[in-house]
Amino acid sequence: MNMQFDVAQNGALPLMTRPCAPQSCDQCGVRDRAICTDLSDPDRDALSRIGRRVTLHAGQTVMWEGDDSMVVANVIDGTLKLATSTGDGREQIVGVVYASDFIGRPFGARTPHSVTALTDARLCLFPRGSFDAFARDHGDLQHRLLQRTLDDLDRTRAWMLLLGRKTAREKVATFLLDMARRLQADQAGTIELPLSRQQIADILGTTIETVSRQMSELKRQGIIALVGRRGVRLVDGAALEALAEGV
Amino acid sequence: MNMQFDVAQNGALPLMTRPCAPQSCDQCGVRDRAICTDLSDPDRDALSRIGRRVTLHAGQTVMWEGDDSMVVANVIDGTLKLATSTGDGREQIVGVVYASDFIGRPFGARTPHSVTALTDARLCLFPRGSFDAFARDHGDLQHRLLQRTLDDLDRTRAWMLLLGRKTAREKVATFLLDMARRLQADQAGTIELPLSRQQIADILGTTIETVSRQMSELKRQGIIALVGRRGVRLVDGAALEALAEGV
DNA sequence: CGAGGAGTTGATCGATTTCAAGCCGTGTGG
DNA sequence: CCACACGGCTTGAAATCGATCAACTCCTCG
Repeated sequence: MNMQFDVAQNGALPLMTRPCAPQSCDQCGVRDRAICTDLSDPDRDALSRIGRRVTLHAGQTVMWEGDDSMVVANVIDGTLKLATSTGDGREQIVGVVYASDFIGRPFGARTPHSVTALTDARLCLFPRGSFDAFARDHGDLQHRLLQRTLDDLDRTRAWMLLLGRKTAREKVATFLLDMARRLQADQAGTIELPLSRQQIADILGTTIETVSRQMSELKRQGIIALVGRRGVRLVDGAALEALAEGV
Repeated sequence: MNMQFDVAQNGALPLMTRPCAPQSCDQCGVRDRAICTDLSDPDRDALSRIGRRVTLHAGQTVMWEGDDSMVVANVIDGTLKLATSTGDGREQIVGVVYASDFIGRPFGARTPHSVTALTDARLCLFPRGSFDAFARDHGDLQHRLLQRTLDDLDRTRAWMLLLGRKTAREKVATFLLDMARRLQADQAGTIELPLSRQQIADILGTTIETVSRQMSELKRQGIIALVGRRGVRLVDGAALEALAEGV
């Protein structure tokens, strides 16, 4: 098991103090995909005034497991991980979020997992109380949040099958396909993983060595090709699909 | 891994054809806990008219993984499991639901997991389309559904840590504490598990033999006592808590 | 009271973890 | 511009936990 402690790479998070250039929703890159999409212009302005734009560096943690739920946010840009740990430091990544996703625990007192930037990232951050109040008054926002939460739950439950019942080979195959779906591959079919081997292991509930071995074996079989440290080309997608479900 | 195929114990489910004695919400046992709680009397009546009361026998499956999402329901009484399987029949239970819980996939085309009664059960069943429409018009209902879905997601993510990172011992200890929390123990501290060893194994992502061995070992250490097949007395709760988190 | 399914226990096997080098490529400093 | 050092990754060998295979026991229900 992973006994490596991911020491937070920041002390007091400068989120609260750093003044951010105010920016309108008009130029927002996730304007048409985030949960605020359907809001009327005045409503979106009102929500925008509640929130602040915030920049994170790779490795920074925005929320810690068990902390009071103080903020929620839209991800404007970048990739972040959601994780929980056992008392002795074994970590399980319980979600990876991308641009336009929503993070934090609305309508609840505790943040049940930590949120850490994997790449540099930008957030549109809201104090939870204000967001909750706003959402209560805006059924369409709440509806989109519900939709998203239901989708998250479906995805999370599907992942439980992987964690509980799949072999290492199946786990890695499933992971690669899942990543290919989210980060759409370039013309050559190559994806650039936003995760280290350790983080992949923490997603799959296995070890770094096992991930590495399975990747090497898939390469040996000509099913994938490895391009540098983080690049993977899915050569034989059908074979991967077959492996992902136990044959 | 569990290669045992759980053959559905029913052919065509007689849900749709069996006429149920109409029953008002007044006598409903979960009236003050289900998602419909906060509705005004006329609203609740309107919702009630959309739904039907349905009785299930232990072993009956209400929804199958991958099927079109046709119905959603409140659980009035009984215990049900939510499960997914790999192509070759390995099963992972992704949730256990009790009286007052909500089942099914609103606002989505597919049911992502099967729902099967573990005990005899009673449901308050709604056609999905009608329920969705009703929920859209009733922000308070939608809010409760959101609350519940967020809680489910938190619980599910916590379970990922168990599946991905905990040892067999820790899994069983965590499971017993979780069950004790839900089924509040009687005066002697004894709980009656609503699950067979196989089902426990399917929840914990392990095998029946491992569950049995870990239970026996906990008994030998005087941490629990086994009472018949399904009874467990938590003798030393603190020790269990310690085991549940890796020491 | 007896049968059969559920659960327990034992023995063995094997996949994955753990421990231990070694490699590679990336960035830095001479 | 090249050497080198560090971190991330790969690979190998040994150890281990849990799975599998196989009896056997014990409830529970007819």
